Amino acid sequence: MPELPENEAQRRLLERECLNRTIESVELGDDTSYIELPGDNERKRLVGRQFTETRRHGKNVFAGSKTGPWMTVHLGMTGQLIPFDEPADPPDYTKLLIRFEGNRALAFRCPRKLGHVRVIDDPDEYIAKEGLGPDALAIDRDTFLETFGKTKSAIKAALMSQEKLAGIGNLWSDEILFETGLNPQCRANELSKDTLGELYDAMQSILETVVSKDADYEKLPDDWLVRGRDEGSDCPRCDGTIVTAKVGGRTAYFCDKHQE
DNA sequence: TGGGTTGTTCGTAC
DNA sequence: CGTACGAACAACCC
Repeated sequence: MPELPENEAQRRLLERECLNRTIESVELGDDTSYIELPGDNERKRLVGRQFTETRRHGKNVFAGSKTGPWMTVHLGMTGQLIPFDEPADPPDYTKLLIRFEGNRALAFRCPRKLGHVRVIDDPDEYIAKEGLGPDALAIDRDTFLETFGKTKSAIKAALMSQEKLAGIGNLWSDEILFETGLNPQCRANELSKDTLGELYDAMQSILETVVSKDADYEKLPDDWLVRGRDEGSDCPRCDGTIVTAKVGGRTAYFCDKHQE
């Protein structure tokens, strides 16, 4: 589920389904060893309150109110927020269950336990403390050019670095570089200002498009990498082949021809 | 069976 | 300091 567009879709879901309802209980699910979830006292802080607004910064979703407290959710690799109406059972792998007035409930599902939920006082303070860079859809062009013009790491690793830019991960960094025709291994500071500008434009347009489709990949054009991101398959843009390489600790998928 | 995964963190090294 | 790498975390999928 987990990069900027997927998290934005989750934020919208919370906005639609879970706002302005008094929280009656916040309970832990089954098998909560290892995963970080709010403790007894933190969960109690939410009871009796309402979420009246939501926010998102990079891959972090927030729900809270002017006076706080706030809940912040990180989905990890396989986390999901699932609103539902009781008495239906919560989904498998529910790690946290919030019950609202009426019969509305919200499950935080996290099979691989790589996500977390925290209760915090203030999102801005939290974002600063976590050292997150500007959100990838909010960063302005000049800041982007400045940051990337002086980083020596591989461009893909730089795009995925949450301290530089919050919200891009393995999947969408591949798509952005595919669109721009850049090799994921090239050094960020060796790119011209014009090329970095093209990269910025591709990033904005790709993220906006995926957000506009609520991160439903079926609705994306057939010539996007994400639609056929398999090693050895034909490039949908040229007569190249999709190949892989390890970059920034992750597997990069790219075209061996139009991305050099 | 072994290897891979839309994520992060930590130790280590240069 | 900035950067790079492997391992770890956990469970599922092929």
